[in-house]
Amino acid sequence: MQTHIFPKKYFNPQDVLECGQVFRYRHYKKGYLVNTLDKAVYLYCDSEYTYFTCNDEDFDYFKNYFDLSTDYAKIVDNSKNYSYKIVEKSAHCGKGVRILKQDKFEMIISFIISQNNNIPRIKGIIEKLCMALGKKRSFEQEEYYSFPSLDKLATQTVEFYKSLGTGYRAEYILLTAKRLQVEGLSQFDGLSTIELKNRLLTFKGIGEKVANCILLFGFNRLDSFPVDTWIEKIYVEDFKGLLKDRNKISNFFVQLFKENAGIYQQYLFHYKRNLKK
DNA sequence: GCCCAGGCCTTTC
DNA sequence: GAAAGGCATGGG
Repeated sequence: MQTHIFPKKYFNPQDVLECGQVFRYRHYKKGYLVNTLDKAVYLYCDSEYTYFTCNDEDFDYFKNYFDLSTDYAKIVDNSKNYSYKIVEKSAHCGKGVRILKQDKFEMIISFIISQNNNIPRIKGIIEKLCMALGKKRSFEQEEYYSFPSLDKLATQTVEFYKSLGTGYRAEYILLTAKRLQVEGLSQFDGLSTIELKNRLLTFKGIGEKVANCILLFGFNRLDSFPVDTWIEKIYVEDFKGLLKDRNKISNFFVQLFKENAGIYQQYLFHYKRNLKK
């Protein structure tokens, strides 16, 4: 086991995990146990520092996963240059957020499940999926299940996915897994953000919003700006926007925030959701 | 019972 | 191309 130490200011476990980008985490000891693919990491903090502990062979994976080479201080500081007050407020409120570099396939399936659904339910469905089809693993004394392989997902039935509570999304999951099994994941290599989005949109069950989430969280395309019901509320209430079309609202924000649009999106989303609690 | 949740697809105009 | 309706499920 190795432990990495990082200043907490721009790497806060609660901010990172509870901003809707990741679904496989739970409270554990002094912090959280986070799972991705077949791996596990223990993430916790004190008043000054954030620590993550994992198996030695996974150490480089998680250094990349937590995006530790990006300077978020600069991005938070830049938030003061926008005329909308909520930008600076939300960035400072959620400055511990980082955009995780998560697995592409896991993100595709997870965000198909996410549509018209709430975060606690999404977490529950993915947990059930992993328990049903993943491999049992352990981290320290704690048991967890890996995210199922593509082949495993592609050989299930629609009824199986319905039994997890996915509802009408069951067909989308199965069709997507089957297509990816045939076509392979390498079809996503070497594409520009626009090309990649258009490719994702050809999958049944992936629309604009889900595609943008996959681009942002699975492909680290920070010039993506997902617009869901929360962002739409922010757009109307805090930006006094008049556009109705979510695609146009997304374009408005990308033009405003440019290459770091996705990071500001997370600050805003995190801020608005935490107000409601 | 109602409304809502990190929406998308199909049909219709 | 825009607008409307349908869709599964569970929490509040």
